[in-house]
Amino acid sequence: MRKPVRIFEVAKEAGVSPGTVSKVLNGTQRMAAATEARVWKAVSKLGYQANLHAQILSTGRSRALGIVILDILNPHFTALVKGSGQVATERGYTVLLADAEENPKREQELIQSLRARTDGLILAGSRLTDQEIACLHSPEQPIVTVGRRIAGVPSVTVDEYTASLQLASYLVGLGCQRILYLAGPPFWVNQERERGYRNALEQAGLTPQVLSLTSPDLLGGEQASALLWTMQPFPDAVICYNDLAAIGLMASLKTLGVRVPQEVAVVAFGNHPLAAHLSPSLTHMEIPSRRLGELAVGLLVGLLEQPQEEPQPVIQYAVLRPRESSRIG
Amino acid sequence: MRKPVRIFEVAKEAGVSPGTVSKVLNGTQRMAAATEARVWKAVSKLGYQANLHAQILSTGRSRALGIVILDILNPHFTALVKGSGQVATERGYTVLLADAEENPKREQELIQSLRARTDGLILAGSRLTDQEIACLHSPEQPIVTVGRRIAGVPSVTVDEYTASLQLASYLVGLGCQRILYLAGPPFWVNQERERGYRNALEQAGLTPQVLSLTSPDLLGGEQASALLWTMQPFPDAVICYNDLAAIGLMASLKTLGVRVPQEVAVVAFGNHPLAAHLSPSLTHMEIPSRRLGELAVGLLVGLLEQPQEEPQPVIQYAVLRPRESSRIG
DNA sequence: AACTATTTGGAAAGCGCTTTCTAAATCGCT
DNA sequence: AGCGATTTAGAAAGCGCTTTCCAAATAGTT
Repeated sequence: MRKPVRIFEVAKEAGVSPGTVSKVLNGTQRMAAATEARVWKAVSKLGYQANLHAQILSTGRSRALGIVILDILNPHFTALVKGSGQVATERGYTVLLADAEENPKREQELIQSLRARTDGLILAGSRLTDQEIACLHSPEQPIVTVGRRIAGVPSVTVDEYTASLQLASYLVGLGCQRILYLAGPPFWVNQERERGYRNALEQAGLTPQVLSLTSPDLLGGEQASALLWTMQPFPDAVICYNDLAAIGLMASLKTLGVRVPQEVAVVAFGNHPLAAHLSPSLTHMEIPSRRLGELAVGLLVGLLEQPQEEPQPVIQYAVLRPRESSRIG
Repeated sequence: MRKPVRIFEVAKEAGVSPGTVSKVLNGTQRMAAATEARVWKAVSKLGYQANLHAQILSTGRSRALGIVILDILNPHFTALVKGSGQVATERGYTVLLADAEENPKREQELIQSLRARTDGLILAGSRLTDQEIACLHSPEQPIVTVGRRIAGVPSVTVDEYTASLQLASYLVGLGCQRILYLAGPPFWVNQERERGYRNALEQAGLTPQVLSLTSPDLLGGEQASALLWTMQPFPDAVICYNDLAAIGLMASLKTLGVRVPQEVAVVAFGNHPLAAHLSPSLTHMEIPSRRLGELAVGLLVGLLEQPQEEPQPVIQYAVLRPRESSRIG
């Protein structure tokens, strides 16, 4: 059991004071070249590694960022994490990740825990109230939300309204008459998507029809098929809140003997890596999840390093990827 | 900008010393009921939250666990994380997650970073050498590996050899004659799977044939189809290192006009959530990823709390899930 | 009532690093 | 050679909490 080396021992080895070692290591103050050399030599000889917590306690900064995601099984969030990691590394930060498991109580705990360990937090897919999130944000411990717009809180979002308008219009263009929207949880993203959907349908003179998913995942999609089944008349197109739900729905429809897209087209929002590999492959509005992660980190680091600047909300756009699940006529 | 409350101010408010507050909060030493009440009252009045880093610096323990996973886009690892989170919470630990992005250099950095922040680490799908990992393990900072058996390092693994033997035997039983194994990276898991595969084929009097995936993911699977294409004679079954590769392969075969399972059966190891939703649905040896995460945390916490005990390697078993991709004859 | 055992709570020494402040040493000029 | 300007490096005061040790107060016992 070798005890970790402390700065004191390095100082001794190099024949200088601990303060000097600290300054050399952090480049805080120039020292004579000879002194610096002795310090570096001692450091590598003893294999010195500064105690992180002492450092943080002393400086008040951890050079770590926290990300709390709604559900690690959802590819949207994992792609987002992928994007965040790279940018964070470039900017000299470590990313600490936590999975809220779609549970607000757990989310609160994780936020507390990560907050104590990091300089700032990214909330992707939060289930907290706007109030709760707004309270958390402060210049010293900034919060960046992804997929949620809250007054006073910096955010990175997709223009969901336009994306949804475009997706619904696409279906209208294909000649669909009875377009159903399978809604997700009642947060910002869903509100925007629903609004875009309704507007598109009204513009086309069609009647919006909204059903709520029991959950925004495979299971929710599977369960939705039961609801669809009872609908009279049967819809000729379904827009799903996310691609997980669409995949569940399509699987379930197949067992019910309903053919996609011949009897009903199925489209969704998302960027599931298998969307193109399914049969039928899935038409979706591609959400740039990875890019959202990159931008969120960029924004957060900006807030940490230029605290004075008022950040503008960052907005990205989704791209329509037509595939077989909407290949009609 | 409200400065966080310090223990000193709580002490003042309650009319006691900081040491007393600490003891009450941590239940380290019994105090008179009246005193405890005053302390609790002061704490909630001021909204006191102990500074984590001061605490860690002082006690030397962080009550956090680190998990480094190979690739957050791979469902095997995300399921594993899901399992770990719950158990960790039960045992009073926070999980800090990091994604190595299949990059050994990055993995090393993340390990260093997490090591400094946690009491112990779980390495799931490491790309480091046995040497490197063995060096990291110590009673004070234990390491638990998942999917890797290294002398002296506690581990949680699946009996991959038996799983592979069983999977290959299943194909033999179906009458397959030319069974190809698409190998993953040359680490423990793949070695065991390849060994099981070879043994099963030799027992059946068949000739093993192994090709290596360029990467153990969708892309690797897609690229493998090109290799298959040139094979003479064409295999009648392919065992893929993981289900991601199988999915990529099947998609690619479809575009080449090769029918699965009629012309070639495709099976894999894994527990991809969509395995049953694809068409054809994918036969695999189901790896209990989530359970591995639960067990790894259990093992690690055990090591932290009963340092004297010598841990036994934990072994789990895979389950065969026959589906359409091997529905022959 | 006297004396020992037990509670109760404070003082203070860390934990390991950073950073300010200052003194000593060196340098550049005239 | 002498003086101010600049380097160079150490001393020491934190950062905020825990924990050991010890004294005072209280309870228990004969």
